[in-house]
Formats: sequence, C-alpha cells, structure tokens
Amino acid sequence: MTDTRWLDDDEQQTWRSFMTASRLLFDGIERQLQQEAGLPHAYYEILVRLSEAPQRTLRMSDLATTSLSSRSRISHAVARLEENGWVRRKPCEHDKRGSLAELTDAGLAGLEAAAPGHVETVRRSLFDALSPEQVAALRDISDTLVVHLAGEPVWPAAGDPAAGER
Amino acid sequence: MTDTRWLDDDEQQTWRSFMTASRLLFDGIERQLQQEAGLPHAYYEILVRLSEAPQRTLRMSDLATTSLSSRSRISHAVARLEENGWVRRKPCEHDKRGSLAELTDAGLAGLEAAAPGHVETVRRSLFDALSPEQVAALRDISDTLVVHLAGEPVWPAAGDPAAGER
DNA sequence: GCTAGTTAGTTGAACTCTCAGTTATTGAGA
DNA sequence: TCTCAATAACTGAGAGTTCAACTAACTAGC
Repeated sequence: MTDTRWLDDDEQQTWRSFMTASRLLFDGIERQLQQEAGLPHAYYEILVRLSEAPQRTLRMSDLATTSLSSRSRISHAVARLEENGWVRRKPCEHDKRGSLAELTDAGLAGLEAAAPGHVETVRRSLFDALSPEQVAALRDISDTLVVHLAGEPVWPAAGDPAAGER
Repeated sequence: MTDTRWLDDDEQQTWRSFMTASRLLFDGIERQLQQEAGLPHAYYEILVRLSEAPQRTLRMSDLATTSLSSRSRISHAVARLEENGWVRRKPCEHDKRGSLAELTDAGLAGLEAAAPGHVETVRRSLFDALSPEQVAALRDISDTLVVHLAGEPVWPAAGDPAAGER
C-alpha cells in the first residue's frame, strides 16, 4: 500500500461541511415523510418510479436498478407496500422468474397526498437557501459525481413536467 | 395550505442528480468502511470525535450533539464499541446523571488502521472527480446549507492538521 | 427543604437494510 | 437433449436507527 493521500485542511473542512449539510438535509426529508406520510423516503421513491412507469408497472429488478437499491431491499419494501395495499404484485409473462410491481389506485392516491408536503420540504430545505448560481453549481457537481461514481447519469431525465417532483 | 410550489423541470433534475450523487458517494463510503474496518461510518465518526477531544473523552450528550445524532443512537453505538473494547465508559464527576465515553488505546489503534482506507475512498470518490472550482463551490454550497438548516456551522473547524481526515 | 419541570442517559420494541442462502427459471454449449 | 452457470426473486438472521417510555439527577421557585 502506497502512502495515504491525506486530506489537507481545506479538503477536510469541505468534506465535513458536505457531510453535515447532506445529513441535515436528508434527515429532515426523511423525518418529514415519515411523520406526515408514514413512509421512508426510499419507499416514497419507489412509488414515484412506479407512478412514472407505463401502466404504473415495473419489474422488480428494474425497480432495484433505477432506485440504486438491492433486489433484496426492493423485495422487502414492496412486501410492506403490498400489505398497505399501495402496490400489487403480478407475475411476469415472458419471464416466469420475474415479477412485476404495480402501483394501485390507493397507492397513487397516497403518493399524491404525500407529494405536496415533501416537495415543500425539499424547496424550503434546499432551493430556498441557494442562489441560482449555487443551484447551477450544485447541478454541475452532482452530474459530475454521478458520472464518476456510476459511469453514467442514473435517474433518467424527468419526462413529465406536469408531474412536478413527486 | 396554500398552493404547492412544485419543482420545475430544472429543479427536479438538480434534486434527483444531487440525491443520486449523494447516495452513490455515501453508500460507497459506508460499504468500504464496513468491509475493511467492520464499522458503520457513524461509528467511525464517533471514534474520530473522541480522538480529537481532550483526554480522548467526551460526554455522551456532547457526542450526540456534535455528531448530529440522537442520545439513543449514541447510547447504542457506544455500547457496541464498548463490547469491542474500543471505548470505555466512565462516570461524570460534576454531574452524576452524565457519563463519559473515552477512546481506548485499542480504539485509537483501530481508528488509525481504518483511516487510510477511508480517506483514500473519500479522495477517490469525491476530490479526484471534481475540479478545484467545483470543490470550492461545493464548500460554499455546503456551508450555506449548514447555516440554513442548523442555524450555524456544526462541525468545528479541524484543529489538528496532522490528524488528516480521520 | 419541597416540588415541578427539565435534562442525561438507558432500554426495548418496531422497522429498515444488508448479507448470505434458497428456489425457480432461463439460456448457452456439450 | 442435458447440463450447468447465470439470473430473478424471496427469505431469515443480524445489525443499526428511531421512537417512546423510563429512571436518575439536577435546578429554579416558592
């Protein structure tokens, strides 16, 4: 192992500040969703993905891939959402190994009920705090990191402007 | 409730990109630490805090506050670290309600063993990907957000340059 | 010195996530 | 056709976090 490339003082402060900011931001979002909708953010995101998919339906593995989740996590999560009646499982026609998750009407209603509070929290926590230049820089930095860490942009650009941030 | 201030297309893409980048980054750091040091990042951070404190000792509640954690979380975490022999609990003199957590020699050794791999991961994942301008912008954005969300900078500026990012 | 309210810390239950192991299915090659 | 590695999904155990409930100790006001 070669010598460690330690962080200098500036880098360390940047790293710690970034960690702190991220934690405050995401913890706040997590708490808001949990309290007002009774959902972890990861589950909310599953609902969003399904709502944006054709027939409100996605294969479990696609759900895992696009959500940056493991299959196992999706499996547990969908099981819970299914208990709530927000998602329904269906067998996959072409590939009998697979199964599909479909957002139910109740699930869509739940999502639409949860969305305003969530979006408001995102706006207040993030966009209200930053100047347009900072928002642009954040976008640039994030895109760079996603390419660096995943090899490509992950969440496909939003197709439906009317959907807002769900 | 007034009308929801939905995110426009640009904002939504910024938000999703930022979420994706953060998740990729922090998941990677979590995984690296878990695999190579057998520690969650939150526990690593507790060790760092203790290592930087006078007498390598902090009160539980100070640990909670500076780590942006709940008392409960610290309590569980210290219990686990104590089992490993990396932290020792001591009663607090002035305030008999309180208790102190002290980093043991074994804990310091463990931290020093874990640090290089962790720092290398942070550097490769974050700093290697960004230009100096992007790093400066990230620092600026993060500081802004921390003030916005916490009311003040949280993690005190690193006091010990030789400590590197531990 | 009492009392009420606050603060410090712990604990257990419920929930989520990860990891490893299992089953069923598919598809490529002998 | 048969075999076997790869894939899709599920499952259960273990670990960490959250939340509410609880004990103990401090503190301000009377």
